[in-house]
Amino acid sequence: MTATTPTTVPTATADPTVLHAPVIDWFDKNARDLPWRRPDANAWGVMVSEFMLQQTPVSRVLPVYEEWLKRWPRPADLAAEAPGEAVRAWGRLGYPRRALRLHNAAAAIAERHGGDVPTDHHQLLALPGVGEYTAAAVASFAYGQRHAVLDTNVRRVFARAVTGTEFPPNATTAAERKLARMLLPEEPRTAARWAAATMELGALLCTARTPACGRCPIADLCAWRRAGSPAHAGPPRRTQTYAGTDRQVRGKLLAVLREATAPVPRLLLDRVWGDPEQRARALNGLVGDGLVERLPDGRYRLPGAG
DNA sequence: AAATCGTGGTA
DNA sequence: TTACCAAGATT
Repeated sequence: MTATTPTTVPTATADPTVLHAPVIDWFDKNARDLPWRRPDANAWGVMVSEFMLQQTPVSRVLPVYEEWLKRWPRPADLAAEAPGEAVRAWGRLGYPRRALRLHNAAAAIAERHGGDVPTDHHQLLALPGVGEYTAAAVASFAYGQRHAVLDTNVRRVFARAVTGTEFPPNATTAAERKLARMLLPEEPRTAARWAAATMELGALLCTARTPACGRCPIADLCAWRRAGSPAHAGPPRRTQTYAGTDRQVRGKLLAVLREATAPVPRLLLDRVWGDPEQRARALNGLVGDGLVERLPDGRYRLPGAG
């Protein structure tokens, strides 16, 4: 009579909770052994990993993460350093403003939260560099709380398994948030497990380019597969250009300053890019962002760092 | 709310 | 080789 009749073939669209057991079971057997998932990882470690993993692959984060926590095992340790040291230690992870924000977040934690990463979702959201995803991730992974964790992996898994499209919308929508909340298991620990499991599924099997449906634990429940794996129909996904942009120039300038052991003369920075106008714009932008400091003598360095 | 912000691996 | 893609946040 209705779609919920017991004889109906289960689909993730009709009853998304059928996904819970197979996905979590798959995660139990296939989860990567990542340092921020180990029992000795604390909330600070989880938070550091989340900052570094914003738009940066796991493989490149791993070595920097280890060094970072060895050097600054607690938020107060980082807060006590010059921000430029954080920028330097960030290395080539990209988007170096994250390093600055992590430093600022550590300072806020030291001042406002007694040195401990806050457990409250709202307090997490108030920290610099912590947005919707990161707040939910820290609350969930570090503290076992029940939050919808919507990253690019989870959004893609839900788009395929439940919605039946190859890719999610360009920007996170209210419908996606609602779906993620509906899918969240009731038990907080199970919800946290589910969050990590769906992310891992998206990262390892349900990938953007060539999903490994043959090994996917929910392939037979997947709405996208059931529809015949139709090609992406929506608006083209935004793609970023890089060559020739201010971003590239900023990267080159910052690379020089990261390697330098003393303040750098302007002439040395001028060599990284031909166009003087774009070069100046990039350098001024870095100074405005607080990533670079201009000394009274006209030389430049990472902020507060020798 | 669309644009901006790095970097390197991969198909 | 070029284009895509990677645990987003901010303005």
